[in-house]
Amino acid sequence: MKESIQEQLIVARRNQILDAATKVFAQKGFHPTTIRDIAREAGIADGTIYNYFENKTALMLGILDRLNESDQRHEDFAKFTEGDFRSFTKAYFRHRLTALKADNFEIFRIVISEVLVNRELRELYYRKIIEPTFTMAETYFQQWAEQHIVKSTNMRLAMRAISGMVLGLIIEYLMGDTTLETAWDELPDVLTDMIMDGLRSEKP
Amino acid sequence: MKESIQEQLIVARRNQILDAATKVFAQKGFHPTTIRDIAREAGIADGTIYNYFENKTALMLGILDRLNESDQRHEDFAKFTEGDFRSFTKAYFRHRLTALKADNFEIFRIVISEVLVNRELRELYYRKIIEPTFTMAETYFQQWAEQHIVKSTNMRLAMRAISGMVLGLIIEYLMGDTTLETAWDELPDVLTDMIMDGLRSEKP
Amino acid sequence: MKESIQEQLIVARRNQILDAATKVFAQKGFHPTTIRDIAREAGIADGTIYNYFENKTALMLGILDRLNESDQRHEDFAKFTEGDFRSFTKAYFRHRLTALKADNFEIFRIVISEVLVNRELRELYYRKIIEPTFTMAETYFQQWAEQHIVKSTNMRLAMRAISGMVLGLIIEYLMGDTTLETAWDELPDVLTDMIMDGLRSEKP
Amino acid sequence: MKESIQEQLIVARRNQILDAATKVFAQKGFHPTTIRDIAREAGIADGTIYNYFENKTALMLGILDRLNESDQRHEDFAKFTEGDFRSFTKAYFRHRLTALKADNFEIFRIVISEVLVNRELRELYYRKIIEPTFTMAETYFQQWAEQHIVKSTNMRLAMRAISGMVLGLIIEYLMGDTTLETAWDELPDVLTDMIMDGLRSEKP
DNA sequence: TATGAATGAGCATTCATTCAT
DNA sequence: AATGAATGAATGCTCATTCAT
Repeated sequence: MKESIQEQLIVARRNQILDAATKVFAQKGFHPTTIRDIAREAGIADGTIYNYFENKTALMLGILDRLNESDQRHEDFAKFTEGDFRSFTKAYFRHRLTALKADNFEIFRIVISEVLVNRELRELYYRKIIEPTFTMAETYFQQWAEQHIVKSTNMRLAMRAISGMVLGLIIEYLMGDTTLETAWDELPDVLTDMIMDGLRSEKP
Repeated sequence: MKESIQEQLIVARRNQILDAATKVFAQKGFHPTTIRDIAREAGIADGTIYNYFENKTALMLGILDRLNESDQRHEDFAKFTEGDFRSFTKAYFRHRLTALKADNFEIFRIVISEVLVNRELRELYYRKIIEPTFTMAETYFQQWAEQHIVKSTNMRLAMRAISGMVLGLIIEYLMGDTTLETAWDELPDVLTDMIMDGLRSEKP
Repeated sequence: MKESIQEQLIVARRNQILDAATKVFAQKGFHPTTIRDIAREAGIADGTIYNYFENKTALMLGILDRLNESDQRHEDFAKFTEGDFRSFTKAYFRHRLTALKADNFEIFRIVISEVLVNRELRELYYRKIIEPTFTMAETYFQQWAEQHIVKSTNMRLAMRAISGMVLGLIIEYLMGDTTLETAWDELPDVLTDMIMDGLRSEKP
Repeated sequence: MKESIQEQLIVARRNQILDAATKVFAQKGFHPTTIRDIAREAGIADGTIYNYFENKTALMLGILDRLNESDQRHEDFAKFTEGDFRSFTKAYFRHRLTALKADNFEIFRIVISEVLVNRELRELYYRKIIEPTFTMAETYFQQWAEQHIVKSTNMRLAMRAISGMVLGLIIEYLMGDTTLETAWDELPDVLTDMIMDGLRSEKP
C-alpha cells in the first residue's frame, strides 16, 4: 500500500506542476515562460520541477498527455452513435467545438504553436491524438458507407477534411475572427448541414 | 529619380534579407534561428539587418507581407468565376492546396506557429490575409446565393468553415499525416464533391 | 561492548561509502561525480552519506586517510634496511612505483589534482603522508651519512628530490607518456643506479 | 595593413583576457572561478570572452599555450651546451626551477591540477610541452653518451626521471613543504651533484 | 539510522541589439 | 550604408545539502 501512496503523491505533484505550467503557458506562451514562473505558480522550488520532468519540453508533453486523457474521457464516440448519422455528426461538432471553448482555448493555442515546430511533440501529438481519432472514425464511416448512409467517396480524405475543418475553425477563432467568436454556437448546425447535404442549391 | 533608385536598392536589400530569413526560418524554425544565421545566409553583417528591419519579429512581418503579396498576385479570384460554381470551388481548392505545396510548406509551418503566439503578427496576419479573403469571398457567395446557386445558409460561417478546412488539412499534413501526403492531389476533387453535395447518400 | 559493535558498523558503512566514492571518483573525476553517483554505487540513499561524511570534500579526506593507512601498512621501512644501501634504495623505488600501479593510478590522479587545489586536503596530505615520510627517511639518511655510506650532501633536499622524482614519474605516466608505460618495471633498476652512482661516465 | 591591425587587436584582446584569467585562476582555482570573475578582472563583458574563446576550458588551453611559448622563448637549450656536462645540468635545473618561481607558481598549481584531470588539456600539455622537451633532450643525451660523457644507461628513462624530479619538487613545494621553500635556491647545486655523481660515498 | 523529496543558489553560455568606426 | 565587436540581460538546468518522515 505504501507504494501506492508514493505513487499517488508523485501523480499529485506532477499534476500540481502541470496545472501551474498550463496556466502560465496559456498566459505567456511557451518560450516566454521560465521554469521559475512555473515553480512560483506551483509554489515550489525550481529544482523540484526537474524531479518530475526531464526538461521544459517534457512539461508540454505532459500537458499534451493530459489533454489527450481528458479527451479520451469525454470522447465517448459510442454515445454519438445512438442516433442517426445527422445527430452523430452534429454531436461530434458540438463536442469538438465546445470541449476547448471553456478555458482550453488559450493553452490549445500554445500547444498547436509548439507542436507545429517541435518534432518530438509533433510525433506524440500525432500518434496519441490525431491518429487514434482517425482510426476510430474510419470504423464508423466504413460501416455507414456499407449501409449506404454515406456516399462511398474517399472516406479517409473526407474524415481528414472534416476534422481539419474543426481544427482550422479553432485556429481562425484564435486568430481573432470576431464573426466566429460571435456565432460559435451556431457552428454545429451549420457545419452539419453543410457536411450532410452540401452547399449547392437543389433548385437553382 | 535618384530617390527611386535609392528606394529600389532598399527594396532589393530587404528582399535579399527576407529571402535569407525565409530560407533559414524554414530550415531551423523561428526561435532557433539567430540573426547571425540570417546575416551569414544573406552574406551581410549582423548589424546591416537592423538597418532594414527593426527586430527579429519584423522579419516575420516582412515574410508575412511577401506571402500575402504573392498570394494577391496569384489569387485572381476573377479567373475562378469564369466557370460555374463547381469549377470555381475546385479551382479554389486546387489553388489553395497546391500554392503552398512547392516549397512554402515549411515556412508556412513556422509562420503559423509564430502567428498563433505573437499578437502583433496575428493581427497583421488576420488584417492583411484572412480578413480580405473573407471579405472578397463574401461578395461572391452573396451573389450566388441571390442567384440560388448556393443555399442561403449562414454564408459567413460556411466560408470560414471551408477556408478553415484548407488550413486544417495543411496543418494535418504538417503534423506528418501520411495519408494526406500520399493523396494530396486528390483533395480538390474530394473536397469539391463534399462541399457541393454533402456526404449523405441520396438513396440510402 | 555494544558500542564496539556500533563502531564497527560505522566503520563498515564508512568503508562501503569510501569504496564507492573511490571507484566513481577514479572513473569520472572529483567534480563530475555527484553525491548521487556515489550513493547509487554504494546502494544507499544520498542522505545517508551525510550521516558519515560532512560533505563531498570529506570523502576525499577519507580516501586520503585510507591511502595513507594502506601505505603505512605496506610501508615497512624496516624491512628495507635489512640489506645494504643499494638494495634499500631499489626496494624503495620498487615499492613506491608499483604500489600505485595496480588500480590506484586513476584515483591517485584525482587525489593529486584535488590536493593541489584544496588547502584543507593539501594540509592533510602533507601532514599525514609527505611529512612523516620525510621525517622517517631523514633518520635513515642521517645514520648512513654518519656511517659514510652516503655522501654528506644536503640530505633533506636530496630526500625531497628522490621522492619528488617518484611523484614526478607517476605524473608523467598519468600524462600519457608511453615510454614510461612500456618500461615502468625497469625504473627501479635505472633509478637506483642513477641515484647511487650518478650519470657521469667514470672514464670519459 | 588593415588586416594586420585587426589581427593585432584580436591578439591584444586575447592576451587581455588570458591575463585576467591567469590572475583569477591563480587566486581562486579553475572551478571556483566564474566567467564573470574573469570578465570583471579584464574590465569587459561576459559575452566578449566568448568572442575569443569557445568556453572556459579553452581559456586554460590558452594559458597553457602561453606558458609554452614563454617557455620556448627562454628555453634556449643551445645556450646550456656551451659549457660542459656539469654546467649544462646545473643550468637546466636553475632554469627549470626558477622560471616558475616568480609568479607562475600559483597558476602552475592550477594548470597541473586541471591537466591531470582533463583529457583535452592533458593531451595538449603532453604534445606541446612534455614531448618536445623529451625529444630535444634525447638528442643531447645521445650525443653525450656517444662521447662517453654520460653513462649509456637507459637514457629515455633517465631523462624522464630527471624532468620528473623537477616536476615533483615543484609539486612538493606547492604542497607547502617549508624545507623546499627555504632552500629552493640551493637545489640546482644539490641536484647537479646528485645527478652527476650519485649519492654513494666513494670512500665508505 | 535511513530515506529521498525538496531546496535554491549558482553558472556557463547564448544572442538580440547597439554603436563607434 | 555597412560592419562586426561589444554588450549584458536572461535562463535552463545541476547538484550539494537539508530535514521531515
